[in-house]
Amino acid sequence: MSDTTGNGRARAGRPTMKDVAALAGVAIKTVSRVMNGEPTVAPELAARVQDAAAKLGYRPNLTASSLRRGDRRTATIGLLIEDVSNPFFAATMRAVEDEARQRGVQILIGSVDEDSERERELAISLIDRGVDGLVIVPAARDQSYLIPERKLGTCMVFLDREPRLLDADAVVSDNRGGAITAVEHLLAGGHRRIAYLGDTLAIATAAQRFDGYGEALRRAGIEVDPLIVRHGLRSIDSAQQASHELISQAEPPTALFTSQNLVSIGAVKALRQAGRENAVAMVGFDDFPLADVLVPGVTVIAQDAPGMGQLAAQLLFARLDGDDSLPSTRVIGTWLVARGSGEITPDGR
Amino acid sequence: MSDTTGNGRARAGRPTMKDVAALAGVAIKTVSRVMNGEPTVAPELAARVQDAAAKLGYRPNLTASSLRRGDRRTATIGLLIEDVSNPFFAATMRAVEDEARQRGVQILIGSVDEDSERERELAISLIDRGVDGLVIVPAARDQSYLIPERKLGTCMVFLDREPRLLDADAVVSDNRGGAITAVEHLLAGGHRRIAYLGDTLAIATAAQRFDGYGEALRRAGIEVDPLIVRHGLRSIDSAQQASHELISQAEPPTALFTSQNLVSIGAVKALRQAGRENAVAMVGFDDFPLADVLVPGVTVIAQDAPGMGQLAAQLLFARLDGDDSLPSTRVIGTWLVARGSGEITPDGR
DNA sequence: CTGAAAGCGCTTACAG
DNA sequence: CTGAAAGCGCTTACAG
Repeated sequence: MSDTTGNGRARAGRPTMKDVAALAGVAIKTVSRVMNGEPTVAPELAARVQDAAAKLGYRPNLTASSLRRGDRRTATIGLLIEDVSNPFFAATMRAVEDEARQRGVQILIGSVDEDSERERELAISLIDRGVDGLVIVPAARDQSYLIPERKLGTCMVFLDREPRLLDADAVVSDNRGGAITAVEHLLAGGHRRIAYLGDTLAIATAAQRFDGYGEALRRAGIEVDPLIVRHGLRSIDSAQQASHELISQAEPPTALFTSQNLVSIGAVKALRQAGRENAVAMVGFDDFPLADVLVPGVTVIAQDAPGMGQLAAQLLFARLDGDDSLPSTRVIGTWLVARGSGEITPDGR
Repeated sequence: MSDTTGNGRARAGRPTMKDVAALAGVAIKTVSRVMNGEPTVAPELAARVQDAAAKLGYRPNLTASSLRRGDRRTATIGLLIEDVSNPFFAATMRAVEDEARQRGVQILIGSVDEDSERERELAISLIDRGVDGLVIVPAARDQSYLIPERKLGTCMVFLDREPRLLDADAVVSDNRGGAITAVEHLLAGGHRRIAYLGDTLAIATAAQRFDGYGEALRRAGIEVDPLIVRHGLRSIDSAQQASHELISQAEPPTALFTSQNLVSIGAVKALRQAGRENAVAMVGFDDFPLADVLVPGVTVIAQDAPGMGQLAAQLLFARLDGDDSLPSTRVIGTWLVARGSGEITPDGR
């Protein structure tokens, strides 16, 4: 089976089309036809080729065929997300995978960890490996570095956040609208002093959620008080610490709006530790596992993570199938899930 | 830039070595040398090549180089896990990714969903895409289908469960030992009637944990009572239902041992719903997020998910680097994390 | 319907 | 130190 290399040394490699062709007594082009299911092969020959392939355990080399093929497709896409162990991204990832599987497409993944440099490295690395397209949760300040790649034909769809300085499809949540809903829910419960705890404003989703927070307060005629606003919270621990400080201050808030699931969990821990979980109201952006089992249940703005992942994948495959309409951003609705924590009134009943 | 194909049609493709060579006025072999960092190129020539490459935005085609190269490496590995949205597997996945990144290796992933057929399809599909090796959480009854692939040189390491009918490296938890620890902890608290709730016994880890359960009871001189043993629990809902039934029966258990995180969560929900969370003890196998925030905190047997993923990846890369020692199974220790639920006594105090 | 030749982008194995 | 030729495994673009 292709048993010699140029220097005559024996090579114990996989069987190739050449080996199958030799065993079946046909040209390799005929083997190629059979493997690709072309119907113009005489049944008798096709059977002989199938037998030979089965006998040798032959498997087509996708790398080689993609290299020679006109479309250069590898049936592989790349998926760059913030962190695979965040439940929101795990759910979107799973949805992308399911959509890809239906098309026989495999997924290369990478965790970007909110690191611009890593986003670039991973994106380029996946493109170098020949992915047909990319689904990206962007972290870098802008995505202009992908302009040449886009021109060269790599399809890409952005997930959770829109790209900057690059015109491409995106699927995002209604972050501003969801935040307004959250804060108006607390306002309707009688709260006037509502704290904001969120991730760094450099992340577009955090900025939009903070914007919604401010907008809801403005509509209610309340000014944003910087004393009860905390940005830059990136972990459960930092959120717990910040929540602890907020509820310990002179004029503490009667309610918290947390803009992300890790921040919500940190806030829950801080309230619990202070014994204030039934006294201070709280609404979190993004649902998380067990939010319904905690006491009180955590009221959240839920996002359609699987739906977003599925749509992003569908848009990508549409582009790969030749869709050349103008790029657009799809905004996916969010909804309030009331479970108790968001329905605590200002007097702590 | 390679602007004509055989038939003379213009092709708007990526620049190739040929284009760089033409622009720099050298042979493509010289471009190849520069791109691969071979030191034997005259500095002046190397600089000219670098300039030309930068000007054209040239990126080496990894697919093509891997095809021609002797080792055939693609700097890609495959990772097949049960489900990316399970926190245990998400954590192992992240550890494998981190280990791979250090080596410039990318990861192709697939969720097997405990489906034999899917395991086979995915494994073969990834091998066809030329992965250098595989990390697999096996679901199929046996892995003999991989014997030919192993002979042809694909390296593989099994994670969480040992392979069957295939001799290969594996990294697993001390499932039996952990289960014994869990049940002995409950026995030490005075429990004599301890229920078992677990996944299907077809999954090796579930079988081993059930075995440990039986062993701990045997040592204490207690017989396993089939009335308080439930297998085949695969979801939060089914575990909740089973837990509900167990604690509602004539002679209910005073403690539960749940063999997996989804089962533990279902049990927590059932106990909560019945208002029995402070009356019935519970120890779960495998830690999960927020287990410490629930009331009572959920006592668990913790596994070193990141450590297991890291070790599996390290073993795989060692094999890829030529390690040809005999395959072995590494058993990783587990430990008890007492948080309250496991310390409830039989009289419900 | 079948096959011999050329080539995808790169590296190997030479020769100079 | 540099390059022309051959070839990785496959498909394209022909001719029969």
